Amino acid sequence: MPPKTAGDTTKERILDAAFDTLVEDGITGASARAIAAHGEFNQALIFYHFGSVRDLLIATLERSSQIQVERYRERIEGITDLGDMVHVAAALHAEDMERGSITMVAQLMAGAASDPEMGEAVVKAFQPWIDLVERALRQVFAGSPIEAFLPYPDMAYGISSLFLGLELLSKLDPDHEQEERIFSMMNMVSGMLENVIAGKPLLG
Amino acid sequence: MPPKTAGDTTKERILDAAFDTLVEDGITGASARAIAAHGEFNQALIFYHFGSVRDLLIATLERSSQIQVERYRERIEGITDLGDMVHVAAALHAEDMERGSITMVAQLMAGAASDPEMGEAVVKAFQPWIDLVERALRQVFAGSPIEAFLPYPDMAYGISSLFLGLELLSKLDPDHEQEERIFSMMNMVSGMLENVIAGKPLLG
DNA sequence: GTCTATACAACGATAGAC
DNA sequence: GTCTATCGTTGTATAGAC
Repeated sequence: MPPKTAGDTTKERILDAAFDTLVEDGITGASARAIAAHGEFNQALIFYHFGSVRDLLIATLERSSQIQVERYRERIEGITDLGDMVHVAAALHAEDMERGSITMVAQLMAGAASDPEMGEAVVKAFQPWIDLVERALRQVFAGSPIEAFLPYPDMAYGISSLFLGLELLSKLDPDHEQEERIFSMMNMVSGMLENVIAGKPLLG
Repeated sequence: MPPKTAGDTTKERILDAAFDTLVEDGITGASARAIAAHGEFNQALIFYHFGSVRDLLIATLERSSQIQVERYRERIEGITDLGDMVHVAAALHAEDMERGSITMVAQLMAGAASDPEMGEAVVKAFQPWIDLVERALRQVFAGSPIEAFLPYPDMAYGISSLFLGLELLSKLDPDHEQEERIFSMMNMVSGMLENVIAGKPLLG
């Protein structure tokens, strides 16, 4: 399920096919031939429209990241309660497991190990995700007594890493059973945190 | 820097070369030819000793995981203070960024997207890492008032994911500057947590 | 802009000499 | 057990017809 906007033009068909291939078969399976077969178009079109496979993958990453970050940003808008935010984060993570936008990022990150130019592109495309998390954190802790003491950028970097690893790991878990438990745990932690911030005892 | 035990036999030389190649060039760069060039031996030896490239990579994963988990387990032995544990975790993460054992796991996880058999092997090899984290958590919270209420397996799964993502992401950060800030943040959090557990106010 | 055909490199893997 | 040589496949990429 690619980030469908209007897969009308050929360029968009190619981008969608590249996205699907990347999510389903990973970076090692994302060859020009495989992508073309996936989208049922001619292999040569990739090189005509994007110059090289790598440039196509980078374009796919940039498009998908932009669309998805904007999408997720809308979803967290106005949420100021920590528990609610965890709830939304869980929902977004579950959706993303289906859609695959983070999976794609993880795959390209792995692929960037042998390709510095790709590495640069991935770093650049991932920054908006980190910024999104930072925005969520600031919303949630606004007005809290510890608001001014929190290292938001570092927290955002850490939480982004968590989701990245979670998605990489969850893909291997055939019956995504661990994920739900992760979020029920995060729920518990957020509850405890809210207690503590409010000056109440840890449990209760 | 592979997990050197005694790289004497040919099989071990091949395993070391596969490890190095995987860490330096990632899954997309880990071809039979590249591995052979890296270890300065004949390409055909890989197939004689391991049958296929994939089976070599799986053998590399299994060996490295066993050695490194045991190594790290020794390092966390006897640590019961949360702050100390964070300190050790930071040191181990820094070491691992040099050595690459988690990087290798992340790379094979990415590669497993197009290879279910590889996926199975990776899941199996990663479990000891999760168990290691769980052990660390139980040590640290033993005797604490919240000891009985913590979902250790879920926490271990989450923290393992965090390190996985952190290593994937940090590899792209040319001047590993973010990592240190992550751990100073974790230090802060562990300090706050210790306060709270002890019934003291959050900051202080 | 899209197709067929093809060049050429790198890949996994094997045969057979040593 | 290790080497050279090689086969067949798949990869990226291009030329040229349409």
